[in-house]
Amino acid sequence: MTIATHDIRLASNADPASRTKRDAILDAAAAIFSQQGFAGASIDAIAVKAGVSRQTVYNQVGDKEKLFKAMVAELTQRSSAGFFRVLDTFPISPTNLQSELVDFACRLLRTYSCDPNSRWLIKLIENEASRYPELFEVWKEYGPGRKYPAIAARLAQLALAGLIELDDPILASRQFMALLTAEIRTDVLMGKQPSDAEIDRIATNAVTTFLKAFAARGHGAPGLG
Amino acid sequence: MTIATHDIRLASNADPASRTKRDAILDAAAAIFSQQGFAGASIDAIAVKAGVSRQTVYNQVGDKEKLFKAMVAELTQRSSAGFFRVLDTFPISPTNLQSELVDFACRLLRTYSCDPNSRWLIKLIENEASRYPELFEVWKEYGPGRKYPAIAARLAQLALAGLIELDDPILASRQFMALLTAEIRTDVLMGKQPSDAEIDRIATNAVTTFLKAFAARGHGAPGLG
Amino acid sequence: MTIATHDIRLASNADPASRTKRDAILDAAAAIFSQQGFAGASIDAIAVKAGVSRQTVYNQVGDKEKLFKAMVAELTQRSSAGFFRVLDTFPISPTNLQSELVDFACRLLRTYSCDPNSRWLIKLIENEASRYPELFEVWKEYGPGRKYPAIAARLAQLALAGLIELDDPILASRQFMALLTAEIRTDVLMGKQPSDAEIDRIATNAVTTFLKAFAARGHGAPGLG
Amino acid sequence: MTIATHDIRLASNADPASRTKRDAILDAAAAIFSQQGFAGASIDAIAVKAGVSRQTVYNQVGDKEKLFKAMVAELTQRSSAGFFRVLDTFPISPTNLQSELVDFACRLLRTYSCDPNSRWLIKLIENEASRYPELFEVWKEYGPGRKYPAIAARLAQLALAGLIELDDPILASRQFMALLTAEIRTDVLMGKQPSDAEIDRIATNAVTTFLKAFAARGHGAPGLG
DNA sequence: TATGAATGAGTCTTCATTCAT
DNA sequence: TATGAATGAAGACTCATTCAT
Repeated sequence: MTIATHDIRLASNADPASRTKRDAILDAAAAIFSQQGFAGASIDAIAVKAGVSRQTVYNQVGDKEKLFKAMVAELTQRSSAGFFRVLDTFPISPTNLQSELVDFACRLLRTYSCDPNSRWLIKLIENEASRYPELFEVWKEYGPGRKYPAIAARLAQLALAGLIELDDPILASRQFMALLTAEIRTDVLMGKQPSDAEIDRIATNAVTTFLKAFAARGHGAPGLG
Repeated sequence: MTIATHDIRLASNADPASRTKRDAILDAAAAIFSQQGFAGASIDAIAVKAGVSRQTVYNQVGDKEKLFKAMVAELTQRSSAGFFRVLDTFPISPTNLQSELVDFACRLLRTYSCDPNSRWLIKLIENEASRYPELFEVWKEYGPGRKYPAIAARLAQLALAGLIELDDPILASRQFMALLTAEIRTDVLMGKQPSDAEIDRIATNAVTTFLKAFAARGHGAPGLG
Repeated sequence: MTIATHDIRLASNADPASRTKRDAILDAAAAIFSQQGFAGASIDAIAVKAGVSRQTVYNQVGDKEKLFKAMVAELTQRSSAGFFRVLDTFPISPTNLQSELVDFACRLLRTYSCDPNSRWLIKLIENEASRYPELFEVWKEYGPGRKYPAIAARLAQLALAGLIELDDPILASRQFMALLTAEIRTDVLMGKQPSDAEIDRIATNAVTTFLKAFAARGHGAPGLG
Repeated sequence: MTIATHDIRLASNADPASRTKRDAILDAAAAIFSQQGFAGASIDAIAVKAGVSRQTVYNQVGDKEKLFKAMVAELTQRSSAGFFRVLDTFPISPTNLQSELVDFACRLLRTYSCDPNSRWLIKLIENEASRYPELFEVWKEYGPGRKYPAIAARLAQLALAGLIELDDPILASRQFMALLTAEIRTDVLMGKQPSDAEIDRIATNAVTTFLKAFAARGHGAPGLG
């Protein structure tokens, strides 16, 4: 279910020492680019944060644009991997839908809102996408292009099991995610880390509203009663 | 209900010619800043787009930071004004809640997604707020702090009228907006203008789910039957 | 003994209103140039300080270099006038040489160290002379070229009267001035205003040493006993 | 008696190649700053004169203000070192006070008036100190605060030996220096190099007057007879 | 004459990128 | 590979000067 590392990663030499350096560089680039934006980020700052020399950055990844692309690819892969890892824990045959869905939502919020990689990626996409549209083909494919259908598939299974009632699973998946991130977007973008209690409250609010909206009306709202 | 112009606008001399220039500068600044980000925007580019000399920019608004703040204040004011203008059309005593709420949602989407001012402002906030939090003081005061309570108040009125059922109006208002923008966020940020049909579909989806979730269960879901 | 105003002053129109503006400009220029140096001074700052518009500066005096030259000429004239006014009070036939010479030295210190014009001029000369050597022909002629001989002539009269003993009046005049300004130079350049008591002490120290050095040895140190 | 190099010098890396570059930069800065003033000097001009790139200036010393301070510290140190080297040759137990003091004065004049470092420093202090007092902290500590007392101590030793008669050694030291530089100040500031003969004459004039003023009257003026 | 705007140049500072060691 | 230096190009900001009103 997860995407293999070499799936997205740009070409790189296979020497493990280089790998390490390259990873350090991409990590640093992710941090700096997402904090400073493409224009505001300086190669030197990235090199310093990565603990390598400026030259090594150029040797390993090339110029600023190549570095940016490599980093987006890397983050996309990591974020995707985290998402699908959580998705595997979706409660397909729950005994208590409400509580298990809340738990799942919590896990999702945590990868979404607590993993710096995901946050950075989202931010970068929203910041730089219009300037480098070609940079985000990879992201579009592995990001929303895979995530919403994957969630939709899980929701459809719940509907098949008669636990909820759905017309359009894709729409429902988008609305599920929207409700989940409704209260978190601004804070997270501002850099705040929500507490466990907050994550729980937010997940509960979202799932409650979602289940109220998509309750299986035929035989009451399952898992609510 | 709307906010008077002088409410937010920073001090400026009243000479109408200056006003015109100043407005041209702020418009240009909004466009360039939102496309290039704070660090990536150049004062010269803004001056050229505004059709004035670099000096005039400095004379009218001061340095880059002041220019940015003035522009945020201006956009905030415009966006706020548009929002409250639409809010005045909220169906407080609807004959057909579903359809009137959809119409309202369409109007809201249009100000939100079609007005460049709003789009730029949102983009800037999401892009730059964490890097330069001090640049957004005006927005913080007039933006989210006023919009959600205003929507919440309308929803509360619907609840009082028995048309929907609410525990937490503020939460409901956030979820209403989240559902509304769920399908639009990324595309709009990328610069795409949704068609009227799309807007209508999106509004319908959002309102339908919202009303299902907050239906007045005591006597059926009004407006749905 | 004093130099007529029109002696040095550069050409200017004779309209008294213009005169006033021109004077205000030159005063402001003196203050700004001496505080900021030629390169550091801005025409705008001078115009603001003079209470006129930038254009008026250009109309009245021309460009920055012309303004500088006009101001040096003006300050030279004022400083010279003050010096010669004090010089007229030199004790040529003193009843008590020591005390009358101290009084004279005090007056000299006051014009030298308390009149901003003199201080500014000195500073400007030392600052800009190497860059604009031609600007200081006027100053050389009216400054040291006239002051030292004038003092020397007074000292020679004292020597003729047998009150002091001199070989080289010019040298003595230079040493007299050097002793007088020995303790004051740095402080004054830093902008400090010495108090009356300090001026008195400094003058006393200088005159005492001077008279000890140039005492009429033939018949004791006159005026000391 | 001399001040060790590391006493004043600001922190710098110890690599001799860097040292050389750094020194070249500071030398160039001294020349340009003293000719053009702080505001008038351009970093580019300094870099060109130092034969390095602009970047190297920024890497080695930082921005304009840091460069200025580093240069003042360097000049202060050099000037101080030269002064104290000469001071070590002060005739404490002279066989012929007059001639040995003249020789000493000549040496002092030469370090004062022939060493560009000293001249530049003096000029900078008189030009910029009131405008940028914070730039001269190092100088204030190592400059006048140490030189006058050091001279005063030597004069006091002469007085103790009964060779001169002093009330206030500090005052006498200031007057000694004032007489010495009385004839030299303006010319030197204008960039003129006095000839050996002139230096000798000036030193003789100063010392003669000084000794006449401070002759040990109890037993005749020693060294004059 | 005063005001505001415009032009063009210049200065400080930073940066991406490359080269030599 | 790391380091320091160099180059060339921005970009922010200021300024002298001129023009129009």
